[in-house]
Amino acid sequence: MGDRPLRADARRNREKVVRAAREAFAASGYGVPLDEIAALAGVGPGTVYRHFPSKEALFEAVVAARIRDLADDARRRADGADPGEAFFGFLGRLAGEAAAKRDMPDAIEVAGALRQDIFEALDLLLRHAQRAGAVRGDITAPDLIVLLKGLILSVQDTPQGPAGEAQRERLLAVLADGLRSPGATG
Amino acid sequence: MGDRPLRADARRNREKVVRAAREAFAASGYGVPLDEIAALAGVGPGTVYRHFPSKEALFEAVVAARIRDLADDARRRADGADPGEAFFGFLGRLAGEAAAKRDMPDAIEVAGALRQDIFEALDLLLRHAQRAGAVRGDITAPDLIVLLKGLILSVQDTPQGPAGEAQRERLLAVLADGLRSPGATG
DNA sequence: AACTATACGGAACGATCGCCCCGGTTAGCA
DNA sequence: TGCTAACCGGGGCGATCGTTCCGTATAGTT
Repeated sequence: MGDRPLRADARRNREKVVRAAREAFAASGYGVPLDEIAALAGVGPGTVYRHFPSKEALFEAVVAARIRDLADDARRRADGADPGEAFFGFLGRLAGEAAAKRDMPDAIEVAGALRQDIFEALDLLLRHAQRAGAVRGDITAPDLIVLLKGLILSVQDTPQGPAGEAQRERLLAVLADGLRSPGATG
Repeated sequence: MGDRPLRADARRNREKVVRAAREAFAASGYGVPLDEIAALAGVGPGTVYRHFPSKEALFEAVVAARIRDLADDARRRADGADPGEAFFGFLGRLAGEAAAKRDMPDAIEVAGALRQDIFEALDLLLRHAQRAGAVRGDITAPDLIVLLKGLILSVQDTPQGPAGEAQRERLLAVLADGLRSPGATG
């Protein structure tokens, strides 16, 4: 495609929009009005639409990097020496991230290539941990995804705002113990 | 207050509205347009507002009974002989109900006296099970509520619609095992 | 049957939000 | 410095949705 290089001000504005979107989505989830993002970026709504065809496209652009990071991390851990620790370590990271970023639940729903990517990475991580006997054998990757989504939502939708660190620790412990193979040591 | 008895047609319509709301909320969650509920009931939107001051009030009216039932069930089980079975049996019922009713997540958020009611019932159920050594001692009633909400959301927000019975069984097993005291028999 | 309080339906209002259009501005270049 | 293509801002459109208003219909009574 003929992507001519952007004019300097256009490039600057695009960057400002992405940065504002990252902040706004993380703070309030996908639901933030686009006008608010534009205002935070210090541009008009029209400018946002010059750079992204829709609000959803902007969200995907912002979230794609995070998802890719997550998947990469999962793959990296999966290659490590201790599959069990790799698995539960990843769970911990996910819980921590979810507590800080309010857009994680929506991020999981983002369709496209990312979906396949994260699925395969989780599948790998899970299988390794199961083969090593660290995780119960009866659950599947879709099960895991659903459980993680539940964990993410739990961690941030507490009646008094996001869960404190101590509570998050306990919730994570419950899920982790439930996923462990019966008889395996923690 | 001077609640004069309703006119016959008014009473009929109120009933139709409540029935339609029950169906619509269960099928699509709190998000269903009120006009849709009215259409399903075969009345105009104005009629709905004659009987309920707001959409939220209608939702509360519909959901209150279900919450009360749940709390009653929890209390009844808590008095039984086997606190462990009482606890885990309740979990199973909740999972089953959540799979069928799409408005469960919103229902949990309903404020007012019901909130206190269900909280106390769950607290009772949990404490008994903990005292009997069936459930790990480190979690609290707020933890449990958050976990249940996660379970409810997990059970119904699977990418391919509500979870199948087999998957629901597995998810429930993971949560239940995570909640069990270390070393307690299933 | 006539009368009136009560209730009904649905058009319309106001707010919200995603998205587009266009008159004005500016960057980049000669 | 002047020209033009690229870009910007923000007002505005159209859709959705909760809610209200009011002219009409009807239940209940005398």
